[in-house]
Order: sequence, then structure tokens, then C-alpha cells
Amino acid sequence: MLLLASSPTLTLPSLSTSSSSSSSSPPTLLVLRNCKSFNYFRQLHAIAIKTGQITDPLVAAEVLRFAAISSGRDLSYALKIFDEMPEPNIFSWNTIIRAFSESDETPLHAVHIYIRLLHNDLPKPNQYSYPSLFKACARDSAIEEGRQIHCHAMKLGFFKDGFVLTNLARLYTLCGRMEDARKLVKRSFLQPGSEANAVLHNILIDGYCRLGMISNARQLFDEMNFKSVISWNGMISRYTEMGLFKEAVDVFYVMQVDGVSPNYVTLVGVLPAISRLGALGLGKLVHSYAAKNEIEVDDVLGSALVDMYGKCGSIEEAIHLFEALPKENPVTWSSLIGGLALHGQAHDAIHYFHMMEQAGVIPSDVVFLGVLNACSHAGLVDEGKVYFNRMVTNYGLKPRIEHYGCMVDMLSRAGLLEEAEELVNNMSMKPDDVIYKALLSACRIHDKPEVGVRAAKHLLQLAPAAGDCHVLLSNFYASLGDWEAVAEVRLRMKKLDIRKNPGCSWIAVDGRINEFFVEDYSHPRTREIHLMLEEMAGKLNEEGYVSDNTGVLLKIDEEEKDSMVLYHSEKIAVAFGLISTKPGMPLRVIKNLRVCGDCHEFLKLVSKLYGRRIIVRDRSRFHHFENGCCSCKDYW
DNA sequence: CGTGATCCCG
Repeated sequence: MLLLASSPTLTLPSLSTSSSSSSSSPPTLLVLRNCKSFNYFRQLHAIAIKTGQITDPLVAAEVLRFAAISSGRDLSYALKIFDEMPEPNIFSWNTIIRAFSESDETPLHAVHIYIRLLHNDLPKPNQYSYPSLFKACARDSAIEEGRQIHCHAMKLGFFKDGFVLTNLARLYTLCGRMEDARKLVKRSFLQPGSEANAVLHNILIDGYCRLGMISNARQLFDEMNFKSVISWNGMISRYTEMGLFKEAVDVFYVMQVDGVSPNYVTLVGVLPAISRLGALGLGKLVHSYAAKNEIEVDDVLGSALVDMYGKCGSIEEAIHLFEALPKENPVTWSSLIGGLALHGQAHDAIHYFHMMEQAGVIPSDVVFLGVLNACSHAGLVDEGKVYFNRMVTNYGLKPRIEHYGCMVDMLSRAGLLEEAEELVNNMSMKPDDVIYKALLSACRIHDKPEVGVRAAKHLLQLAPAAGDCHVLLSNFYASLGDWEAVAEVRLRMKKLDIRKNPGCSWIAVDGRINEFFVEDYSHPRTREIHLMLEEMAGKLNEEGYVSDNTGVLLKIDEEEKDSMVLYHSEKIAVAFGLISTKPGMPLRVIKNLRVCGDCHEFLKLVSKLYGRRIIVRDRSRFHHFENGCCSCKDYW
């Protein structure tokens, strides 16, 4: 009974070797399969040895299984058990091979064991041996070993086995050998419509995407006439991963036209793309699809939905949905806190952070990014410092470059340029271009030329060919009145063909996304849009609005072309929204750059004179324009 | 006694 001391609630099989041992299946086998802890397992192992049950190959295999591939595995213990087996059968060989193939430290040890297995008087490897071996090679990028084992598998006749082939394809794609992987598909003996063939193609598509060869991936995808729902999910996720959000959403549509029903993973995969596009209508559709099709909104899908509502401008919905979700997962919290930060609701973000702590959930570094971002947008410098310190001292989290980015941005915009620069100089890693951009853009507003000149030098070194950096540099020198430096930057841009990022805004109307660039005349209703713009300008002028063309005159505008600010993309998008939606309907616009000062004033007035809520998400945050005011309180 | 492809917050 001493053995029971450490786990009194568990029931052990009887130690007596009398009548009960006559039953056909040894009780130890069942108990082993349900065993949860390693301590308890060692007791069972001891019992199996004591009772002689260990000589039963099934019991021995199960003992090895637990030591080798259960969650609390112990590889050296497993190897000891394996080496003490008198004549391990092929199941046990496969188990120990798999155990090492999944290890982080010595995956190739699986191959060493395999070499032992190749001796004549031992069992022959079977189709279950090879998937683990290829995984082992993939983990170690051991392409030469992989090739040789590939030959063995083919010689033994496993060229029709789906699992052998898919794992082999995985090995080749993970090693970047797309040609070899492709040959495998071409010469495979798999049935065209079989599941294994779909898996094989999915692996290949994933391989092309990993190498950035998205058009090869898409071509292969289009050629598949036996796509599984996983094939569709994969394509959607890969597009999203590469920032091709429109394409992701497009595939999501086409899959449904093809008659394939989206499942849980489809929704989780497509939501981030919808979020980035700010397509609230489509996001709501996904939400109701989940409800109608009894797809459970758990913490993962729930977090994706909370993120979507936040990024699509409906922070109230995000909060409402959050309340109904399980709250053990830090991702659920960071989705909400990140959303609140985007909307400038810093006090709410901090409030939820405290609730998270009270709920006993350990915050991740992403949660802190949300909190710091919120403090930065609201100018809460003291609070920002408190949470930055708390992250390090209370939670032992190392600040990443993004955290420093938030802090530098927060300090700079609050006018504390010297303090910001001190932080940059003392941070524990090399500052990147994002950091110097934050510093430099604030130097212009707060008139700190010395700090700015130093930041500009660093920026030119770090990002010698980036368009947005040069715009920033030009802005900065222009604010100093240093026209020679401005000319120099512009000459450099011309010589190196460095271009500004084209400004782009989009607005969804009736489920369709309408995209506008600066001075864009390509939309079918462009004539009406420009008449509307002129009407708006006239109406605003009566109210005393004077367009602020300074940016244009100084040639320091963020937009693509040096044009009249009246044709900035967000103004075009809003004009289009006004003529294509019912009076009183809110307008939701997404923009890829920061809103300029003139557009900000313009939209404030439009919200008042046209009686519309205008919700604009720019590169860093939301602006809710209503009745002549903006939610950012002009601090952005 | 058993192996493959899709999955939330930066």
C-alpha cells in the first residue's frame, strides 16, 4: 500500500497473483491506457514487472508507449525499457523511432535506431516506420538521410501508401526542395480523388507559399479537382499570412460557390483577413453563419470575432461578445484590449487589464502591447510607464522592440523628446526604423531639431530605400525651413526611384469593397463623386473651412502625388459613401496611411453638416467623427 | 497497439 501514498485517489489493480490473473486481458493494460501521471506510471511499470505481466508483448508495448510518446514522456527511460525488451516487435520499434523523431534535441537518433532495425534477423520495417523517419529528417533538415530512406521505402514497395508519401513530401517541402516534392506528386500511384492525394497537394501548396511562390501555389490549387475543405482553409490562411486579404476573402466566396461548407477552421482562418479589410458586414455574416450552423464560438473563434469587431470599428459589439466568452485564454483578453487601444479608449483598456489580473490570467506580452498602445493614443504617459515597468518586474516579460516602439511613440507625441531619445539610446537592443520614425515624426510637431537631426541620420542608415521614411525626412527638414536638405532628400528619391506609398482608402457598400487612390478617376461613378466633392467643399467653405494646402505646397504630403488635398483618398471614399447610402447611415472608411490634418478637419465638418457618423480607421487608430468632433480629441 | 494537410491577439 505504500505505493498508493502519492496518489490516493487512484485505484490500482490488485497485487495478488491468485485467481484474478486468470482473466484473459490483464487489468494493467487498461489502467496503463488511462494513466495520466508519470509517477503513477512508474508504479504500474513496477507492478507489471513484479507480476510478470511485462512478458506479455501487449503490456510491454503499452509501457513503452507511455514512456515514449505520452505527454509526460521521458526518452531515456523509454530507451531503457526498449533495450530491455527481449525481442521487441515492429510496433515497439516504431514506437521508439517515433518518440525520437518528435524530440527537439535528437530527432536523428530515430535514424540510428532504424539502422539497428535493418539487421537481418529483426522484424522488417513497415509502412508505419517511414512517416516518423521522414519527420525526423525534416526536423534536422537532413535531406541526404531522407533521400536514402526514401529509397528504402520504395524498395520495400510502399510507393502507394498515402502516409509514407505525404510525410516524404513534407520533408522535401520543408527543405525547400519543391522540384523533388513535385516529382513525387507526378509519379504517385495514389487514386486521383483519394484523401491522401488531397493531402499531398495541400502539402505542396503550403510548400510553395512558404517560399513566397504564391502564384505556383494558386495554380496547383486551381488544378485540384478534388479539394477538401482543408485545401480551401489552407489557401485562405496562406493568403492571409502573406497580407493578401482580398484574395483570402475571394477564396472564401469561391469555396461557397463551389458548394463547400465553411467549417470552424475556415471561419477562424478568414476572420483575420476580414479584420484587416475592415469589412464589418462580411464579419457579421461570418458571426451569424457560426450561430446558424451550430459552430461553437469558443475562446479561439471568439477571439477572432472580438478582434474583427474591434478592427472593423464596432467596439461595442466586441465588448458585448467578449462578455459571453470563456476568459482563461490571454489571447481573448488581448483581442479586446487591442481593440480598445485602436479606438483610443485607454481607460477601458486599463480597466480590462485589471479585470484580467483579478481573473488570475497571466498577461502575455501582446496584452501589454495593447495597454501601452492605448496609453500612447490617449497621452497617458505616467500610466504607460507604470505598465511597462509592471510587465518587466511583476511578470518577468522581456520588452520586445514593439514595446519600445510604443514607449518611444508615447513619449515623443507627448512632447518628451529628450526622454524618448534617452530610452532609444539605452534600450537593450538595436533600435529599428519604426523607433526612429516615431521619434522623427514628433520632432516636427514639437520643434526639437537637434533630436530630429540625429534621428534622421539613423533613419537613413536603417532604411535607405523606404518611401515613407523619405517622406518623413522631407517633412522634417521642411519644418525647419532647411530647403537645401529637402531638395537633397527629393533628389535622392528621384535618383534611387524611391516612391511614396500610394494613399488608399476603401469603403464597403452593399457588401462590395470600393477602393480609391488619391486623384482616382477609375470608379464607375467617378463623375458623381467629384461633383459631390465640390458640393461638400462649397458647403464647408460657407462654414469657414479653409483647405490647408501647406503639405502640398511644401511637397511633403504623405499621399502619392502632390495634389490638391481635396482629392485625398479618404475624402473621395466619404463622398462616395454619401451618395451611395441612405441619409443618416454611418460611413466606415479604412485608410492605409495616417489621416492628414486637412482631412481630419474636413471630416469633422462633414460629420456635422451631413448628419453622419464617419468612422475612419487609419494606419494607427480609429477616428470616430460625429457632430463636428473626433473621438481622438485631435491628439493623434 | 498506429501514422498526413487547415486554426485567434502582435
